[in-house]
Amino acid sequence: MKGVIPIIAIDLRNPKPIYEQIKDNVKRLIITGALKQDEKLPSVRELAQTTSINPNTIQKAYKDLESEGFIYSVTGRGNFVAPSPKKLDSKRVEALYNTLKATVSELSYLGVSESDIEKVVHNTILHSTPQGGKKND
Amino acid sequence: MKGVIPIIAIDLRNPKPIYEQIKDNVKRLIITGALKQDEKLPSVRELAQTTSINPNTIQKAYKDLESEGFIYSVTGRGNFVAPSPKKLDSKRVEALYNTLKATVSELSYLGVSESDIEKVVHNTILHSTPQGGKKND
Amino acid sequence: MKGVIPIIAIDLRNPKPIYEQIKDNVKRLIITGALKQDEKLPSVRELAQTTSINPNTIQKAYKDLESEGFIYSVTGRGNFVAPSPKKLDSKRVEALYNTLKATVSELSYLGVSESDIEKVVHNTILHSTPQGGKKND
Amino acid sequence: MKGVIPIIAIDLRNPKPIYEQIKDNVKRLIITGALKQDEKLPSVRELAQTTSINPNTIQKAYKDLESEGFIYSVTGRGNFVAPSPKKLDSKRVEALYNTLKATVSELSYLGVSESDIEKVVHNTILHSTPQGGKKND
DNA sequence: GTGGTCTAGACCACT
DNA sequence: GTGGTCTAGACCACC
Repeated sequence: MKGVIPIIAIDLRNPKPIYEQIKDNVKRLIITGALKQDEKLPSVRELAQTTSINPNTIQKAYKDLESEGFIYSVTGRGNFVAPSPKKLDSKRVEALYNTLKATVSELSYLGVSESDIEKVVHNTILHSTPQGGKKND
Repeated sequence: MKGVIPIIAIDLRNPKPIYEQIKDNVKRLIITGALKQDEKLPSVRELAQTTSINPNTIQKAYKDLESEGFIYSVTGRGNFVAPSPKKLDSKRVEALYNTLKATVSELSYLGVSESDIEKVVHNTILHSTPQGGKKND
Repeated sequence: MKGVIPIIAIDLRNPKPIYEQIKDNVKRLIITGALKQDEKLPSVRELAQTTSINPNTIQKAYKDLESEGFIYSVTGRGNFVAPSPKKLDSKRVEALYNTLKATVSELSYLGVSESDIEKVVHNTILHSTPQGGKKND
Repeated sequence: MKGVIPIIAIDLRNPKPIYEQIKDNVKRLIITGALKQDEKLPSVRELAQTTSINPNTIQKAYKDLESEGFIYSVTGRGNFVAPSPKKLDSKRVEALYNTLKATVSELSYLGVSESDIEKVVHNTILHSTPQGGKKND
């Protein structure tokens, strides 16, 4: 099995910008542990070819991911998975909490039971890699 | 005390389009029960004045809310809060589940504990009005 | 005097990327108070014309400034000066401290006296707008 | 104890080019006096091995340092620490002053107090070796 | 009109 | 070969 990126599914009909779809995909792979720390991502050009997306669009997604701390880039070598964060980024966490509240509220309003929601939350956390998996960076 | 909408906070700095911010606000008020079923919403013109937002933008928000089933409009009379949904809109629920998973994953990745996340979820549901007291049928 | 941006000097021979030169210029204008909070910056297209720089390059500079918290953008309206930060961004401060140390070390090595260096530091701070100038955001 | 360079820390994640990181490190060692005048630097080959960096990259760093006057090279013998500069390189000093101003301005803008900044400046100078004990002439 | 996204294609710096 | 920068030109969403 080569260093293939498992699942980067882009839907051009999706109104969400392509570079955000790429970001979401890569984030998911990192968070679920499908991509390990310091593992190499496909190069900008390579991913551009396999997805038929313009390299600049890939580049933008990668740069965003870098500034958000998910990956780091080494000129001349490629992009790599960054170590998971050590300190809480309170601004980011707060923003995510707001999204969480809005989502849960609406689910509840639509008639989904609390236990169903909590089940999904619990299972999701199980499949994440919360801070673990490494000792030194 | 007039039929004023309690809290419609628009932040122009927020990159989210204004009409979506309005939608989010109205949804929140309906979901939390601050706006009761069949209660009248402020008219487009009125809200436009109090918020200094372009009426077209308000109009678009209301139209969206109507097509999503949160409100209904009576020509010549105004817009009113719709009854809460009786059967699950599975597509919408699935979309919300996806958002939920992505949000929870990222929170977990950023180092937020499961118990903290579950606490927020629990409290959020408490302050919602799931189904407005009706049973599923 | 119109809403002209005072001094945006771009030197194409400078090896520093154009978008960084733009960023530096805008930062300087904001930090020195030449641009006040919520003041409108020239539009991407406008600045592109007056500087003969490609709009995408301006766009990139503005986006960077936004993600660094110096400006905020309102779709359909333009870019505006953000309020000065309330909380210390410890990562950014640490990075700046490192630059500061390296610069001061080298100046000292090159034979510049401590008092000369401290004079420059002092005068620079005088001409900045440390947190002041506004009460509410 | 061999003539090992004490601390050459290269961070591949750092977007700064490796050869510049090497330059910064060597400069720091010279400025702080960890490397004395006429002391021999590790050979290109040796440093390349211990750091797993491409020899060409080391070579470029050394060449730059030589042209900036920090080291001198003796064909067949190696590279050595140059004597500290006797007269001010006004162009270089001016460039450093500009960096200094920009850095201090931004620190101040971010809310760091003048006294904190001046403390760092003062301590940094203490740990430098201004002119290696020589007087200006 | 304003910013946001995307494509196409080019050149440079670094390794 | 890899990422970084820049240009040119296009289309869309928002207001």
